[in-house]
Amino acid sequence: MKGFIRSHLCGNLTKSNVGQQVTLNGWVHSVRDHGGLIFIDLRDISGTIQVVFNPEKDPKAHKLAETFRQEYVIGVIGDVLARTEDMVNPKIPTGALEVLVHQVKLLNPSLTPPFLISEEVNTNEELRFKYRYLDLRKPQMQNNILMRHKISKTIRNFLDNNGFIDIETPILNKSTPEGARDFLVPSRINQGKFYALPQSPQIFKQILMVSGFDRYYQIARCFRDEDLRADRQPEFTQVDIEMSFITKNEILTMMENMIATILKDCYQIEIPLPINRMSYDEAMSKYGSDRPDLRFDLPIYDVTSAVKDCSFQVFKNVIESNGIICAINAKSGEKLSRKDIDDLTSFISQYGAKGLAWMRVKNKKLESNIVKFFSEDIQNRLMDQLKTEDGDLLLFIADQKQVVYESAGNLRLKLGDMLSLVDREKLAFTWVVDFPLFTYDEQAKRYDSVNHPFTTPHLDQLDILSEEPLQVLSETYDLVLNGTELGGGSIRIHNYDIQKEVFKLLGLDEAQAEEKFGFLLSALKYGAPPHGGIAFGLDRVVMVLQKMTSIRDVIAFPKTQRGVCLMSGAPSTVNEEQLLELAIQVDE
RNA sequence: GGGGGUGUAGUUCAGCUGGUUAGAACGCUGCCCUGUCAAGGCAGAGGCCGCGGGUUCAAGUCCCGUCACUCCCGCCA
Repeated sequence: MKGFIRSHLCGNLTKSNVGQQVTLNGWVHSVRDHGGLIFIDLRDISGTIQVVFNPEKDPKAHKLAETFRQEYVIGVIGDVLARTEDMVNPKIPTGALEVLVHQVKLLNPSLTPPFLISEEVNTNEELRFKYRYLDLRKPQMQNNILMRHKISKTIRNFLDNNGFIDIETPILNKSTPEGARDFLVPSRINQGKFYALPQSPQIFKQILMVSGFDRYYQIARCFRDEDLRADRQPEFTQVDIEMSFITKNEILTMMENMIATILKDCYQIEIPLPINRMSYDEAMSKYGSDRPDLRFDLPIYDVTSAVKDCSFQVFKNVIESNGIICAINAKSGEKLSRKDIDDLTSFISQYGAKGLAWMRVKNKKLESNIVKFFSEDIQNRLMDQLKTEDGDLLLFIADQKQVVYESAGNLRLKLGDMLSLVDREKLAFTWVVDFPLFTYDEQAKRYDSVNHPFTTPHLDQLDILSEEPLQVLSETYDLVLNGTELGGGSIRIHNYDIQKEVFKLLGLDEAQAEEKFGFLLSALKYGAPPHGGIAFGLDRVVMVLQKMTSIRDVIAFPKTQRGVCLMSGAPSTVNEEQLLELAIQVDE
């Protein structure tokens, strides 16, 4: 490095540097060797700049530059020149400048990389993960990681400005069998016992409210040993937030201000506030999802009453068994072929739907192999309710409510994609509120929390909590952006008796509740303040804002779908002594 | 645990109803080239067609198994 300590970053050079001598360090992004002149795009964290080697200016530097290959690390000393008008490269920010080199040093050569460090070709993820250090050199990946940093910095600043205190909570925790599968860590000092990695700091942040910290936040790593998805990794990051002496409205307002600040500071986008709120009930019945993608309309219509007198046996049977019939009007769906409809049918079958009925709208009339089972009166009512126009395609799903919502919701997304209804530039936010407190688990014959067991029921429904728990709504809220749940939270139970009652409905008797959550129950008895909070999935926030389709692209070192790190090789076997110390035996 | 997709040169891909020497582009190597910017021109090297079995006169292609990556269902309070 001697004599080549950098004075500037490549991408930061501007017109104001013209005429100056600069020292740059970086990677050789591309070489254009004209035999005489050699042009090299030199890349560092800030971007690229063209550096020029002219044999007439310095034959020694030019000679060395002839040996440079992609990804060599070099240092150059040269003069910043303004390019003449006809030589400006409008594709890069520094395209009006170049550096004429008069001294150069090879700092480190490189093997030929296994793939190009450019965005032009998508490389197979297997190779990208194996050479993640090279993958992360790609400008898009660097931008993702950089924006992730900016977003979390903005969040920290915002929360700090609003009186939130960053407090760390334990990574080594007690395992609780509820919820996701725990990652376990064996205890050497207490052989045969295990810690669990946190699924979220939920209980600790509530305890911190009892301790009087008033406003807490943590950008916390969380762990869940479940199967992976494009938006799910075994370890992920939550922006974990909790506030005391607070109402739902205050939290929502605070959080939408935080989101608006992120968009303003990191993306220079102003979003209108307040963010629209939608009940869980509306989200499910209209969009078939608790995280509706509102970038396009295409609502689901319940046509059960319109078709109740038809003679179509499939519909009649469903109505008799208390199911419902929903329809989607695929606007201008005439471009969908029979094969497309067949594909959609098998698509929704994975959500449990048994079939997909369809009708085309032509000359203000319905056409299909089943219209004969629908009287003219019913057909008119359908066309009226679904606001049909010629060229529309009506798609019907009949089944039990849950199945219909889930299939129709996913069908809606699929159609939005097939009919190109999604505006990729749009940011469609909504709060989804008033989730039910419980669902009923038919198999286990007990109630389950929809959110978690510490969520408070609507206080004006306390009188029916014990008798009609399924009717009770909770003080919950999820923030949804473009069909992705960015985060969710609730007002918590701060009253010992209500918490005990909820545990009871969940099938935990007093002894079990005491064993699992005794410390929380106990804390509630010592003056717990009313409190509530929320947690955002930072990975998902960054993914959606960066317009990525996988959180792997916003995590520096992610794992594959089988939970493997292809770079380091984790997980791996361990040696016999390690196991002996832990008193652990591995079955072959 | 289940369903779908992919696996061919360093990379991204093509390779038809099985057929003789498996192609292209980029990258790589060498030569030419003083204004390119994904530089250009010429020449060249580079393949256990993921792996293992099977069918066949003949398999990249068909069948069975297996592995890896990926999307989804289950799972994720």
